[in-house]
Amino acid sequence: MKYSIKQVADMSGISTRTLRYYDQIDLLKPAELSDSGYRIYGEEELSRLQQILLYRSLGMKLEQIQSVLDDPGFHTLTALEEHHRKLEAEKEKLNQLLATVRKTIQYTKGEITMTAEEKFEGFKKERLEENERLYGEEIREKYGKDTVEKSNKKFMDLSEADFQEMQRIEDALFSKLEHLAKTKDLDTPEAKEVYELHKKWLMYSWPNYSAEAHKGLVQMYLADERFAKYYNDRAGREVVSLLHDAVVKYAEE
Amino acid sequence: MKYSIKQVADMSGISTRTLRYYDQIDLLKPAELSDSGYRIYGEEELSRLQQILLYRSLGMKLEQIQSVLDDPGFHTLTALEEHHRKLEAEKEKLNQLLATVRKTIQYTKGEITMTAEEKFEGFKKERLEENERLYGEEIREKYGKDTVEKSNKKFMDLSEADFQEMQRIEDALFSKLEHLAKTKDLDTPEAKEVYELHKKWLMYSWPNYSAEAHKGLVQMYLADERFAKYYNDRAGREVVSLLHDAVVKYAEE
DNA sequence: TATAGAGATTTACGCAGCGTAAAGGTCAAG
DNA sequence: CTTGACCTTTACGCTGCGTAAATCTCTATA
Repeated sequence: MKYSIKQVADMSGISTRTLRYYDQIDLLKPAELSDSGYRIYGEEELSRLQQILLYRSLGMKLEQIQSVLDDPGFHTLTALEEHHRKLEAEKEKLNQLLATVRKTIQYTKGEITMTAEEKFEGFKKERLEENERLYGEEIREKYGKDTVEKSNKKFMDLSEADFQEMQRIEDALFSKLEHLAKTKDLDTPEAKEVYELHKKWLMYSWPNYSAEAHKGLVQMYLADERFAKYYNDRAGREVVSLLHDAVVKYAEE
Repeated sequence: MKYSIKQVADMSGISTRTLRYYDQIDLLKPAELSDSGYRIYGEEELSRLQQILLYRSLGMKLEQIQSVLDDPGFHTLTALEEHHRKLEAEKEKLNQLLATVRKTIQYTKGEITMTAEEKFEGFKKERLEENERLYGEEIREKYGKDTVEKSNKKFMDLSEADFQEMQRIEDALFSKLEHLAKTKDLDTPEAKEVYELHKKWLMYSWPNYSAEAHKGLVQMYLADERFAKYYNDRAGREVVSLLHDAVVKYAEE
């Protein structure tokens, strides 16, 4: 049976452009050309296309597919196994990339908290402005190398499980804050849990936790609208003052 | 301090071409142009480039990096977290792809054994030629639908752990065959292990194992040089007759 | 001052696997 | 004959550069 290029495209779900491209690169030649130059495909071409699409769906490059199809037999297995190894390597690379992204996320968040911490370790107030302008990188290198390295060390030791746990703590924290926003009652177990969750979260980033630093941090959250925006946007309502008040109340007990 | 494009390229490890491209797309503009049109970079540009390279190393697209850098603040976190989600989705897709490739590998190997099995379930000898020509797909659909479906079912139920186990069995089998090739003594525990390993391997693919079919399979290995080639190439020496003899000897005991 | 080598510029084409579209020819039904 | 669907080739675009040609600029040295 003979098929036009449109019929093949409709049957296979790929475009006529793709079929012309495959003809161009000799991956799938039509059975014949009509007198007017139209491409005519047969059953054998359909069968070959089926195999092409299978391997393509596995992520094989067209050039590789061509090699496989033009040298049938056990080379198919070899090619598939080689392809499998490539995918395993790609997976490993992706895992490493994911770990790096997670660490960068935490690093950035840790940077926010570290900015506050550095403030309490002697940064001059006038430096805060420059810190804000440059978003911290150059400043940290100049003024907080020891702290940065300690924090980096702890940060870099974070495992994937730690990361997930931090995410969960953060989710729980925002959930509690939302609930607390309804009563605004600090004399509840819930308010204390807000403090405890925030403390628990911080301890993943800070080399040394202290109640003093904790209170200073939430104070800074209040004073700097950039931080306030982040937390309030995340919660969908005003929660920073609640967080501040809960920490101030419970951090000394 | 002022730097030429070469100096920046040397310091950063990227090409001058890349720097010109970044200039072209407004990702990293030079601080100024000299009278002769040379690009001159400053410290601020170096700092920005550092950030670009960080995010690039995370796999972010340049357009996204530009958005992040041109809108600092908490959008950085949002972008990183969004990027993290993308990578997680990509990982999931890759895992599925890997599973599919593994299944295809096993399917192809199972096809080889199924060709032999189908022969024993009534295929006409003259059909073998056509099977070989088309590599089996159309033939199986016509003549072995029940068997195919049963085999497919069992095949598709293979887990990743099963796949790894099959790989290990196959490795062990070839290792034994290589040792056996030195003595060619079938009256050894090693020869029996060859039989047992091959049987164990087959049972992952065959819905119903039988000694009769096993013997027929290795007979076919001998008769068809395509199979012989696969096994002998894999082992790096002639092992098919050994495999055949070991199976024939032990499959009835 | 002239020369040579290093480095600068812009322009252009290529890569993988197509999508989109223009310009013009072909086929089949009404 | 007309019209609409389909065919062809040619061309440009996408992402992020690598490679290279043609030509200008800078600096050190003889």
